[in-house]
Amino acid sequence: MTTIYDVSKLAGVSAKTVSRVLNEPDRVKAATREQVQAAMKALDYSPNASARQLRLGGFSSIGLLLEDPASGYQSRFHQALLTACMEAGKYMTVELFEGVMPDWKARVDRFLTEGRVRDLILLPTLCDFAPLKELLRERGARAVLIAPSVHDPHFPSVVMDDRAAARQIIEYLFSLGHTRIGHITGHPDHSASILRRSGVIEAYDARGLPRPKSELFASGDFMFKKGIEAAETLLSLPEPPTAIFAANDETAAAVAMVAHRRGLSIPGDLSVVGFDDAPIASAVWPQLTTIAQPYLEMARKVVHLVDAWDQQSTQSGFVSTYLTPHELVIRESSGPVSKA
Amino acid sequence: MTTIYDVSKLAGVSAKTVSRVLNEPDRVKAATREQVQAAMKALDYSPNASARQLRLGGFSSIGLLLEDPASGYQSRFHQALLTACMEAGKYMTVELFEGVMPDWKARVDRFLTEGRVRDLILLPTLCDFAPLKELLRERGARAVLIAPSVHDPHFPSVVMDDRAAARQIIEYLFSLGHTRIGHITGHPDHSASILRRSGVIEAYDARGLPRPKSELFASGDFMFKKGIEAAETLLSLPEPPTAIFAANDETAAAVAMVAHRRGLSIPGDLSVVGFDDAPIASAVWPQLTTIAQPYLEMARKVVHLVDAWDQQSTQSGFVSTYLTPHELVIRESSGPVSKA
DNA sequence: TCGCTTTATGACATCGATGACATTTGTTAT
DNA sequence: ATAACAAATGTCATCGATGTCATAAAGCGA
Repeated sequence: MTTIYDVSKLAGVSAKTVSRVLNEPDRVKAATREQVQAAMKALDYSPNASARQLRLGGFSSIGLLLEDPASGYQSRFHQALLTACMEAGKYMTVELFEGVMPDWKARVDRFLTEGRVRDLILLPTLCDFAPLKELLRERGARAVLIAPSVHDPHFPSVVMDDRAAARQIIEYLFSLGHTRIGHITGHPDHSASILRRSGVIEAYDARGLPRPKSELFASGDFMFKKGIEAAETLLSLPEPPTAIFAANDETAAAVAMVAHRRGLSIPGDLSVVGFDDAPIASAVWPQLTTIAQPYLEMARKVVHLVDAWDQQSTQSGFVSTYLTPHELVIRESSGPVSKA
Repeated sequence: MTTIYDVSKLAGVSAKTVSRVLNEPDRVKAATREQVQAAMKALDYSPNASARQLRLGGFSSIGLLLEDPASGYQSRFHQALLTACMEAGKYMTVELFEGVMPDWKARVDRFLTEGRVRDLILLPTLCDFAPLKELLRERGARAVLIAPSVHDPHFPSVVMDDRAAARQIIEYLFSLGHTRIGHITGHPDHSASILRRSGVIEAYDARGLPRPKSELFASGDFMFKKGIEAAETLLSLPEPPTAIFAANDETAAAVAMVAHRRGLSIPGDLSVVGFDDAPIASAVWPQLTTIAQPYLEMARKVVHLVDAWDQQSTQSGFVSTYLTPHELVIRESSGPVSKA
């Protein structure tokens, strides 16, 4: 790596002069400047960002650990966070954190050091991975959690009310006359799966209806493929449901695909609703009724929390959870139960 | 900002000891370690990444400028690059570059300095934005281009053969008996749009068929919404096509949706093929026949080029273009022309 | 040409953390 | 109890760039 000294030597000037050429070119005589520039070109010099920053005062990008960037949920947040960072004039460095790697500790360490990251953002399910959070505390790193399943007193978090949203969806289906409603759960490791499921039951309880039989709950994992199996299971029941609430949009899209294959019309024969308002929700046919999470709002809040942490660093021991609102988006995939 | 010295003072030890607690905790007596950790907690200390890196030797993350992270194409590359970076032990910092901002120069400058980035990756259409490339050269920044429309002698690039792939798709449709094939073009600013379109024509020429009438070319922009309009246009023709080749998968998904709405079966009444093998291609019904780009291969090559640049920095003036292979993926959305 | 102001350049300290080496403290074996 | 060695901690220099202040060179009026 060539340094400012190499350049200064070749150009026959002092390092400071090279620095001036870089930062305040007008303060250097034209002839000298050209010599220095020539030297820089010849050595393919580019300044060391760390040194510069050390001198000028620290900046640091926000780190994002992603488990599965292909998942609609994570990529949606990823985008929202990028936007929020841009608005706030911050930068984000992304690292893949693939679950059960034996060397995950070393990788996180390396990320904090070499990735020049101090503040981390954790999405589900990482935000519930206790050993990771412990490591971060040891390292003096900070983190903001998005949708953790339980509040952690050490880290601020931003959440939405999954249970209430799921309940709202079911109540909406009730209002369309559905009473036999299937639910495809999410990945068992996500607290959201449990919350959404319990929201379903809560809706039944609140209406004074008997809880749905267990056959109406099929297990999924938030992914398209598993969604297909789950949909097949539900639709093969002797008495299939008239509506299916999938734990996320990708799963709902799978349900729609299976329904089409079986010649069922949506929403005529089957109503399908998803959760997340992922891009896929408006790209499939018919477009999915779903719960829209305020991704951008949440992302902004997260970035803001990181900032706040920087400022009032003295006032420690004060972390909180922010609840953000959701919205039921009614599209084409849901309708009144057929009279047949 | 609290430094290691503040901590050392409060804990009553030397800075070096604090450093040890951080980096080799085992070499510090338990009692001391706890005192230091308490001090760190009390001061909400976190180490300065710049200083650490300066001392340890320079690392720098690779910068990625994204115009539209919501686009399937960009997000697909984004993911592939993340994976490739992980494999190579590098980090990636992402910045949104929203087209025509008046202050884009300042933002790029800031990205290079504060974002601690030296090497940049440019995707279409940024990789063809001449003023940006010029700025990068001035700043001594390096860049690798993905799928630029023309080779730039200053930057290495990685490309695929869009024209040949498009031709291959059309020849495949020919082989199924289609002769009346509609094409929805991509965004006019992307060279890929032009190449894919000319691949279509090339296929006709190669077969000695008359070139398709202009009514069979509808203009799109790679996005779902515009794809709907274009599909409506094509399918409303007095003599509609029996197959539609959309310039990307999102557009193809839109075609599928419109076809469903009109009661056309796929591939019975209409074959639909896309391009990119985006996630949506296998999430819609029926799953789309498409061209798979070797995203990961390309990403690996890009990261490797960045590395190579670091090593043989002396040997400048040597940049090249790498052509990567593509593959036709046949799924459910294409079939023989109906005998009607 | 001399003294004085500007302009151009250089020497040195500094940012915060860590490596190399020095020193102190603790432990074990005799 | 003491040499001998290991463990724990400290001192100082260093990474690369830039701010501060000092110095050298250039410009300029009389």
